[in-house]
Amino acid sequence: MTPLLTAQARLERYIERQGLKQTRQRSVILEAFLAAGSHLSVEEVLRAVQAVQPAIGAATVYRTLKLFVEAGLAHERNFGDGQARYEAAHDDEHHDHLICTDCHTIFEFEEPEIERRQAEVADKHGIRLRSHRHEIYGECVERERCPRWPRS
Amino acid sequence: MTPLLTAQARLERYIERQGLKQTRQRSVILEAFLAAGSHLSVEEVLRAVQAVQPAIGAATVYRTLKLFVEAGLAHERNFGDGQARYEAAHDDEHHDHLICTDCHTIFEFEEPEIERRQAEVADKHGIRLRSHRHEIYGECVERERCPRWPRS
DNA sequence: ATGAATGCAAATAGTTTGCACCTAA
DNA sequence: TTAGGTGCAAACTATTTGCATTCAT
Repeated sequence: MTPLLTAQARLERYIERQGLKQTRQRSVILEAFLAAGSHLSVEEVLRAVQAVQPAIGAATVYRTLKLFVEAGLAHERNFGDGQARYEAAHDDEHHDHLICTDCHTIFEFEEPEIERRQAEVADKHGIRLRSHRHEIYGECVERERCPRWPRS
Repeated sequence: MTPLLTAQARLERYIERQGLKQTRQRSVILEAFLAAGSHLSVEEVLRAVQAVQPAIGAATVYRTLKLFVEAGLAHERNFGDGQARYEAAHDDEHHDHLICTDCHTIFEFEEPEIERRQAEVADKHGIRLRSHRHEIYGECVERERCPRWPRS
């Protein structure tokens, strides 16, 4: 389960291969990003980053998160609330999402049969499958267990 | 296959029930929206509308498309290009989307087994399924058939 | 008459970009 | 030394909102 290379090492490798430069900001942002949780908005990452290095600006965080995606270290998600969310990539693992529209809890799921049918569909339409997005929206059945259901 | 009520009639019924008002704009926008195609951006709808009634403003189109969604006449889609797209609702029909990332062609698909598994997943997590989004991205296998593959 | 709808312009939110300065290689 | 990176502020894009005016009921 332990990756062959740490995320920091994978970032370094990518940066080197692309002829880019290693910077303090990039490593700080990666560390904060990995530590802060999952499905984070840019704003959330920015907050975590600035807790450590207040001088790091929002533009850098935007640029760096995109770099992480290119480097295969993160995935960008869009759950329809108008802001991008980022999630650390765990190699070889794939999952889709289930979102409670009341409390915004995000569950992850994996359903090989769905993946298989999906591949068939792409095939049938003459499309080379590159990626997909599959999200299920609903509400927690037991509201008592749902931490943030609407108050009113 | 012919709906029991025309879209215009369904809109009128919704407007009446909600105590809203019938306006020339709403009926013009609905007509243009239905005639102009599918998976249209607001800008595209606006163009179609203004071809008929140049005085109708963008804000009205935004507001009216949301009204159509509330009335069950349209679906809002988000294919990750940062702008909402609208599609006429055909009652009782449901489909998901397959998008060519080169030519932006949008195919529709329906896969009951996927729907079924999806319902199971929601169940398993204690979520009452309300809606979902399932999109498959890839490129046309035969570029010659793909009307807009990148030139460079 | 009166409350809703419209059209405009201004405001917003998230994100991107231009540019002068900084820094890793 | 010198390309690439950073931080700030300004620009951008899609969308929403405030408000005076118009219109359906």
